[in-house]
Amino acid sequence: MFCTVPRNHAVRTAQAPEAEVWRLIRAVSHTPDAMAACHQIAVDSGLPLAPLRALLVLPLDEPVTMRELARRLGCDNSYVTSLVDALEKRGLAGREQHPTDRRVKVIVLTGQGRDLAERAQIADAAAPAVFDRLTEQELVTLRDLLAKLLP
Amino acid sequence: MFCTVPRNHAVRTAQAPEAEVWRLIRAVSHTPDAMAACHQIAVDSGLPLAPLRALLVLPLDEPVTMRELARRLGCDNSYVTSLVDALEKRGLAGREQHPTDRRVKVIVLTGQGRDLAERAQIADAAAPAVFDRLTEQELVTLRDLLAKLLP
DNA sequence: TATTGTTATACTCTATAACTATA
DNA sequence: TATAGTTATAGAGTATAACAATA
Repeated sequence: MFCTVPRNHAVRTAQAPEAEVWRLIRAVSHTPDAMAACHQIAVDSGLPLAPLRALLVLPLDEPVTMRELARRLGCDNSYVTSLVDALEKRGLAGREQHPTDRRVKVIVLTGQGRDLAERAQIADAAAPAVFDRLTEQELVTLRDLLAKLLP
Repeated sequence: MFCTVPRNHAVRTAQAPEAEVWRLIRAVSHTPDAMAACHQIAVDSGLPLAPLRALLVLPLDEPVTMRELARRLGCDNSYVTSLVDALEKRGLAGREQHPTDRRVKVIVLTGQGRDLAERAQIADAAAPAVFDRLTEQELVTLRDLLAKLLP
């Protein structure tokens, strides 16, 4: 056996207050509303989700190397090749030589690519409508509590 | 154009308090810690993540139809076939005829399948260690605020 | 005629390994 | 020798359409 959690622990864990909070956090972050905006952009633009996610982490005004994009996405270098291929095929980005190191290529957004990236980044960062239910004070409280959970 | 969000809205949105809370919620729910336990179970058991996720939504003691599993996973019926195939191949579940409707098949966990499902469900529900940083009172406050964001 | 599940097929996402060009 | 990117390939995840059996 590879797990030493004792039997009948499930119910206790689920009732523990932090487990309940954890459940709520995941429920909120998976609200259908949550990813709807980006999915809509993917559908409207005809761009698959993976290259669209690349646009989400690409800075709008400063070109970035292939390797840096791989780092930001936490994926393999070879995969970035296919992501940028997809962007290039649709006229959203291009590759340019690095000025000093000729092994390196930098990804440059086209005007169209920049526009789409900006829209996607805005849509992605926007909070779902349910957040209107909280007062300004409640939002501050929530923010401070959540901040304690991060490094 | 398919998006009417005005230019230069990005910064305002990102600074809006609810956008900040939204960012934090997603950051917390994506802590590496979060899915680590389930991933470990997947690696240890040799079961790919997709069928393991099926085990997460399968009730431990009450059999469920193929269709109902598709509903719970929010996926197509045909895909459930391959998920249950994967479970069956590893001796974790079997198919049985529905007693009254012979079109329907019910998924029955084996003893081994039930054990694995229980361990996976416990691991999945457990809050990451960072939650220890909050007091009992803070957890209650957090719970109540988050609950307001759900229907 | 409508519904349950299966099969065949195809597309997206992603990694590994081998390779090329450059450093 | 090490690093950046590409190519070839393969496997996981998932959907669509056509189909068989049953209702």
